[in-house]
Order: sequence, then structure tokens, then C-alpha cells
Amino acid sequence: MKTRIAELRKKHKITQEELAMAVGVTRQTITSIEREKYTASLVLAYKIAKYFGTTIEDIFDFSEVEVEEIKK
Amino acid sequence: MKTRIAELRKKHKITQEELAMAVGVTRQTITSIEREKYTASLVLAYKIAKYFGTTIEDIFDFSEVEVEEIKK
DNA sequence: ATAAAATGTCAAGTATGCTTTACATTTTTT
DNA sequence: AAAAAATGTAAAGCATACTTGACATTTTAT
Repeated sequence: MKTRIAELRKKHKITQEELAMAVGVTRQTITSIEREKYTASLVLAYKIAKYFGTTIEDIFDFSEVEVEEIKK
Repeated sequence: MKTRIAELRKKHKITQEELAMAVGVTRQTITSIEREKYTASLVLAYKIAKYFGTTIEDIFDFSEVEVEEIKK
């Protein structure tokens, strides 16, 4: 899954290590998520979003996720 | 993790089975998430949120998640 | 140009998010 | 009250999200 993590890190001039420490994971986890090796868990996604002061949907790209909506 | 899934299901009068089918998981997965047996994955959380026409943060309760914020 | 820092990669191991199957229990409908 | 529908539970298995350790490669600083 594409994310805006690397972009936000560069904008704020922080390393993967610094972000990793702030959100409680290893630097390799941040690398893997940025490189789309795997998708962040819900809790980690939230922590990253809050760290950058925004929402999960603003950082993680769900455009390829197909969704149904409830009928009213 | 607490969620508002059961509440929204009741409000809209749909069963766990119906929600499960709509978001592409088994009925037992919905049960497990409602009963807090485990936390939904990011993609599933998004699908459920979109199904009910709202945001992840509105359905899943992150109040117990500790977060750091970037220093400006 | 060299050294240091940051990032990428790999592999093995652990934990968690799901699936499947089956039955129990509760709730709703008849 | 009985039957049907909905939900709860358990266990085993699979896939994925992470951790750890180590080294390679790239980027940045000197």
C-alpha cells in the first residue's frame, strides 16, 4: 500500500529511526511500510497519523481498495 | 479495541453476516472484532468505515493508544 | 575524496489477523 | 412454546505484520 510517510518525513526532516522510535516500532518496520513490503497495522497507522498531526486516510492510500456502501 | 460496529449494525438493522459479506470477511471475523478478540487490519477497518459512510477514527476507539506528536 | 549517517535488503523467528469447521447459546420469529 | 435465525465460542491452520541481527548500498556531511 502506498503511503505519504516518506514525503512527510522529508518535509519535517526526520529520519526513519526517529519516526520509528516515536511510534514504537523498529526502523526496519518503517522501511518496510515505506517500501510497501507490508501494510501497517491499524494501531500503528493511527500512531503515525497522529504523530504527523493528520488522519489515517490522509497518509495511507486506499484508492485501490474496493468498498461497498450500505443502502439507506 | 472497542468499536462502534455493533452499534452501527443495530442502527441500520443488519446482521453480522451481511456486514461480513459486504466487507469481504467471514461472519466470525466480524464477531471477533466486535467482541474485541482481535483488532481489524487497516484495510478491513477502512472497508467497514466506508461501508457505514464514515471514517476509521469514528468507528474504532483509539483513546487507549498513546501517541507522540512531532515537534514543530 | 573519505567518513559518517541513513536507508535498503535478507532471513529467521514471533505475534497477530483471518479462515474454516463445528457446535453452543442467545435472540428473534412463528 | 417451538423453531429459526443470529451470535458466541473454540481450535487448528494459514498469511501477514512485526522484531532482531547483520550486512549492503546510497546519501549526506566533512
